[in-house]
Amino acid sequence: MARRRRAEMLEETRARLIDAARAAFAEKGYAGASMDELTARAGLTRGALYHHFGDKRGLLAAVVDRLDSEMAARAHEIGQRHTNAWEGLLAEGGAYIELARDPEIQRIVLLDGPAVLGDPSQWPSQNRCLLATMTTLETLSREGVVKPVDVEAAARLVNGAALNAALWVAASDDADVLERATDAFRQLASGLLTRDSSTTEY
Amino acid sequence: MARRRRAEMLEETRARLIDAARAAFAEKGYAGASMDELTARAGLTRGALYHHFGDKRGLLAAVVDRLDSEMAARAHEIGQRHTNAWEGLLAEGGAYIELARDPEIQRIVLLDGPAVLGDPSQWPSQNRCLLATMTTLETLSREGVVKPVDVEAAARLVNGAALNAALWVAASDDADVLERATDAFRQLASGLLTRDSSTTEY
DNA sequence: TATTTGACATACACCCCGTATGTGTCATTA
DNA sequence: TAATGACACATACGGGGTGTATGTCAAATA
Repeated sequence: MARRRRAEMLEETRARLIDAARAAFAEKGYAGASMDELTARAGLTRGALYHHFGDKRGLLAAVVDRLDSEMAARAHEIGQRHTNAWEGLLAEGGAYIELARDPEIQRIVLLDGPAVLGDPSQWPSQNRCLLATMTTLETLSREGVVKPVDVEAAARLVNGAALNAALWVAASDDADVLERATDAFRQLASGLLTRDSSTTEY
Repeated sequence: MARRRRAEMLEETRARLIDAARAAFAEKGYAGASMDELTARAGLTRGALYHHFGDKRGLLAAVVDRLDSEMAARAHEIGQRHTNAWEGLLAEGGAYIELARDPEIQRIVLLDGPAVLGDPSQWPSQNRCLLATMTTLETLSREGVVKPVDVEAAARLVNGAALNAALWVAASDDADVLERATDAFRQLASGLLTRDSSTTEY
């Protein structure tokens, strides 16, 4: 086995720690996760952890950042599948709702994240999901499909509604809740449409 | 000074603990608040706390329950001021946004609450805010002002949007953010209107 | 090869929660 | 009114967890 370069090992330990933390935080919650146990499962000790991430919060921030990226990528990719931009926006919202059914995302990003790291809109990850929604809205606004709205404000509310719906869906076992939530989401979102588009498309 | 009845004292210690906890949780956050310090400030010890509330979570639940009641009462009262039910709903949403600017509500109900107690819609407080919105929507639906929506789903999304907007408003210092948020909220909410009402009233 | 840097491990101190146990006071009953 | 039981709260203890200070050893550099 060839000797690996130092930088490679460094990146690998970081990744191992983040993976272990992701699993531990998802399973036990942030407060319930023990750093000793977590690092041990990664074959390391707390020393490595504090060296790389400063403290427990820093580790959570790193985990959230990765999850946030994955979410944005998936949601945006789903949105892109639609040629119709408006349907794309709706699909994007629906994607958030479905994404948040993932217990990891639920627990880490939606529950513990805000409590420990503060308001998501201030996260260094820039809340990539929000940015994605904003660009989509920007396009739709230029095309005259949606009213000339304050793009940032609208994007925040749309995402907020979607995420809240996601929590609801996740907490209830009913299968039809997902459909009820997405339907309501479509109705709400239609409030952004211009009157023209609302008659033709909705 | 007349001797007070035992039940009175019991209620008073409960209230003192809740008040102290409310202040401590708001200032230091749930995790950062020490039970020793908190109870000492109330002139008691942890013994009283565990006797009345079981554990730290129980105390938070009690605090949240009180805050939730206060919020619902205020929002509903504001909504009642409007004779027009639709304007009442909008005002109610706006009230949530303003209420959530209160640092206590922000930190305790919106951030720590969900992380520690789980999804708000499962709280024993029944999420009074949500119920208030649902009844309002129910009325509007019967009157034909809003489309025949799934009342619960719509209420959840509307509230979610409002609360998310509140976090945004609270985190940013800009004065005009509040107006931008409320405007966007009105637009979004208009998606629930029937076409008739949307032409006459909006 | 000598030296220095840095990635990690080890050890220590402090804090905090939950529980088990003790104590005094108030209601109740004879 | 004296005894008894329940209850509200205080005290004491044990376990665990975080953060920091210190040590160690390999890799990079000259």
